[in-house]
This record gives sequence, C-alpha cells and structure tokens, in this order.
Amino acid sequence: MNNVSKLSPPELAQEIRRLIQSGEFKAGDHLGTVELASRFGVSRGPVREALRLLESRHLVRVLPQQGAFVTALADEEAQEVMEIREVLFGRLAELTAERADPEQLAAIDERLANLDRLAQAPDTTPHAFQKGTYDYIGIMYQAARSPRLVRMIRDMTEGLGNMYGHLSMATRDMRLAELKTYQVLTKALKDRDPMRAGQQARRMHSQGVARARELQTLMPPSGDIVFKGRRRRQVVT
Amino acid sequence: MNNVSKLSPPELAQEIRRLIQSGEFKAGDHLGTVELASRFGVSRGPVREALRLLESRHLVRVLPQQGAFVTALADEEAQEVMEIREVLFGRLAELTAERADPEQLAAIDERLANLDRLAQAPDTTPHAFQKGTYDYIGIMYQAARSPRLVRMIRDMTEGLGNMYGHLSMATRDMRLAELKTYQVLTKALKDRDPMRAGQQARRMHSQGVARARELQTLMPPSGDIVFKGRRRRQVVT
DNA sequence: ACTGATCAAAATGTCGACAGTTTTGTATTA
DNA sequence: TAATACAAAACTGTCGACATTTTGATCAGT
Repeated sequence: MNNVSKLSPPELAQEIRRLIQSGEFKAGDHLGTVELASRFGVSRGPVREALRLLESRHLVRVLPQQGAFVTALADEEAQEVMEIREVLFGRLAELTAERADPEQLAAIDERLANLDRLAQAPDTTPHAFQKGTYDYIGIMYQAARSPRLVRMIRDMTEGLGNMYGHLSMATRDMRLAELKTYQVLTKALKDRDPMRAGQQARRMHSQGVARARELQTLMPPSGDIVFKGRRRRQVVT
Repeated sequence: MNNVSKLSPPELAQEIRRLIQSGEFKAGDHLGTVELASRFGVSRGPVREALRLLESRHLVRVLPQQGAFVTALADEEAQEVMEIREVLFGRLAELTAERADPEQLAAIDERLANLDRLAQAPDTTPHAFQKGTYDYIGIMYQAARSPRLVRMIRDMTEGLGNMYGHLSMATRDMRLAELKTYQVLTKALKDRDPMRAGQQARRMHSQGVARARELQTLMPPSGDIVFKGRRRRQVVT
C-alpha cells in the first residue's frame, strides 16, 4: 500500500532499518513477519530474507521459533563498539594522510574553515555543527580510498542510532574544544604524518564519546528486560 | 540425505561457508539454490536465507535475477581487508595489555615458550607452528574481554580462506623471525604497555601479510572472469 | 487471591507451485 | 565457419498453504 513497485529483500532491509533508526521500533521490540509483510505489501518470504540481512549487521537478533527482535545494545556493549570504531577512525586518518591528493587536502582546509566559522558564531545549533563535522569527515571518506573501511565505520554507529554525535557538541565551549582537535588533525594531515593523524583521530573519537557518555548518564536509563507474555519473548542482550 | 535433523538457515550458512572454504566451491562459482537445496535436503527458502546471511559477510554476492556467486576477492580488496584487520589486531593487543590478569599473562608466557620450542625444532611443520600462534592469540582473545572485537577479527579473515596464515611461516627462518616478534609483543604485554603492544602487533600483522603476499606472487594467478555460458554469468569483482 | 493446567488464536518455519527472466542448446543464415 | 535467431530448459523471485510451536486468556483448584 506504499509503493507501486514491489520492494526487493535488500530494499526491505533498508526500510526496516529506517523504521528502527527513526524510533518507530524501539530496542527490544518484536518484529513480526506478518505485520512487516502486510505493511510493505509483500509476502513473508522476502521479509524473512531482509531480517536475515539485518541480523548479520546486528540490528536485529533472530531467535529460533520466536522471530526477530530489535537488538538492545547494552551499555557495556555500546562502549565496546565505540572502542572498535575508534581504531577504525584512526586508521581512516592514517590512510587520509597517506593518500589524500592536493585537491582533497584543500577541501579539508575549506571544511575546517567552515567549522571555524560555525564554532565562532553564537547562534550555531549543535546539529549544524555536527553537520559541519560530517562534511569534514566526508572528505576523509573519499580521500582514504578504502570503501570497505568507510562502510565498516558507518555500520558501527548504525546500531547506536547516532546518539553520540550531537550530544558531544551541546555547548559552545564543547564546539570550540572540538574545533581545536580538528585543527590539530588538519595539520597532521597536511604534514602527511599518518601516525600523528591517527593518534589525533583516536583521541578526538574517544574524547567525543567520553563527553557524550558523561551527558548521557544524566538521562534516565532505558529498560533492561521486557516480558511480553508469561513465558519467554524476553530480550537477551 | 546427510543429516537426520533438518538444518536451520544459520546452520545452512555454516555448511555452505565450509564448502567454500574447503575449496569445493571456488571463487566466482555460481551457487544455485536448487542444487544446494537438494544437497542439504531442504527447500529453497532456507537456502535463500542462508545466502543472505553469507552475503552480509561478503562471502557471496547476490545479483538480482542471477543468484549468488562466491565472491572473488580482488587482490586490491584483499589488501584492504588485511589493512583493516591490522588495526583491529593492534587494538586487540592494546586491550590485552590493559586487561589481562596475571594468570592470562602466565598463559601467554607458556604459549610463547611453546612457540620457542617449535621454532627451534628442525622438524616443525608450518601448520604446527601456525597452530602454536593460534594458541597464543587465543589467550589474547580471552584476555582482551571484547568478544565483538574478536568476532570481527575472525570475520575479516573468513573471506580470505586463511591463505595468508601458514604461507608466512613456510621456512624455518621465517618462523624464527616470527618468534622474535612474539617475544617483543610478550614483553610489551607483560610491561602492560598498550601503546607499544599495539604498535608491535600491527607491525607483526603487516609483516606477516607482506611475507605471504611475496610468496603468493610466485604462484599462478587465479582466473579473472569466468564465462559459464555464452553470455553473462561473469564474475563482478 | 494466587498458582497451575487447558485450549484456541496467532506466529514461525517450511514447503510446493507459479510467473518471469536468464541461460543453453539447436537451427538458421550469411 | 562464424555469427545470429529462436525455442526449450533451468533458474530466480514470490506467493499462498500447511505443520509445529508459541502465545495469551480462560478456567479450575488450593
């Protein structure tokens, strides 16, 4: 009842992922095949294949005879994921320092100038500043010439619903501090110093996560286990 | 015709993966759903789900209206994968240096002694030495306390069929050189120096890959494109 | 009121069948 | 002989249906 052309399993996976990330399906929710099938106007077969795709990406967990559940990343596990992402991000910076061509370095400079402008301005929103950082990192994604690495970095945040990003840029002071780290990184990149760039990138990443976690501890914790029936259908973290 | 109990899609994926890694299905081969279904005594539905699982792990590629093909990792892409694995392995060493308890450090020492013995012995096979290194790394897998990281490291080699491992330990000299790097790593771990351990681990990894690649260039190149019929069904890298 | 058994409704897992596309083998033509 | 055209065969993608398991409510007993 949505689109004219029927969705293929990969497209279905995309749509379901969008539903999860938009918050319509929360962590721990049960994803019934019949509901999804009727929602997208397809049979249950393609839905099952889509869920398998999402299972491999750790966005859902499929339990035998119980169906698919949106994975609830435990706090500890989220930290683990971000730690892994940290080294991947460091490698991204190393590769960028090694492989970026002059035009890309110029583009990075340009994005840094934009970040500077945003950080100085008094009415910059966290979201706007975050977008500025994405623009910067987007150049790194191109310059590193490692599509696989880029995809892995993206995949790692997928499961966390981008909770960390804008949280770490809530106040103007935070944005100014963040800007400073980008300046240091930019210098290392232009000096073509992979080691320094990698270390700085890792430092930025871990600082950002730490700031976000600090803020997040002020927020109410989410539920841990959900009993939907009398017996099972509980959420195994 | 194989087992008494019917295989679930994840088990099917395991079996198919085994067939790929055992060499029965070569890179570029077409994996027909009917053949697999009849081979495992199930319907085509579960087979499709299993192939979707393998698709997300990059072991097969599913092309619309053409089915699944065993992914032929291009040389360039293999290098990319090993580069990513390198930083993950480095992170594994960092975490091990940070988190290993005294018993695990003792176990590492023990495995190192075993490696020493194997490297000195004149009649050690490459495979035996490789197993010794696996034992060593197995302790790191436990000590790092990051199951996710461990699984990612394993997943990254999956697609390469472990071609690199034993190749880099073909001669006794290579094994002695490898032993030396393990000695350095062990010292860094026992000193609880994450940075040095991580750097050493990355050095070991890249050296091993480099040695393996060197040997591999002496071997005949595998086919690039396969025309099974008159028209398509070619391998898109 | 609380625990435990009972049973219909609903969901999962699997299968066979059908439509549409690709592949393949054969026949045709230059 | 080589290239093309064509039709049969095989395969993919999808659907609806059936068996098995789980679920959620009802009901009886302590």
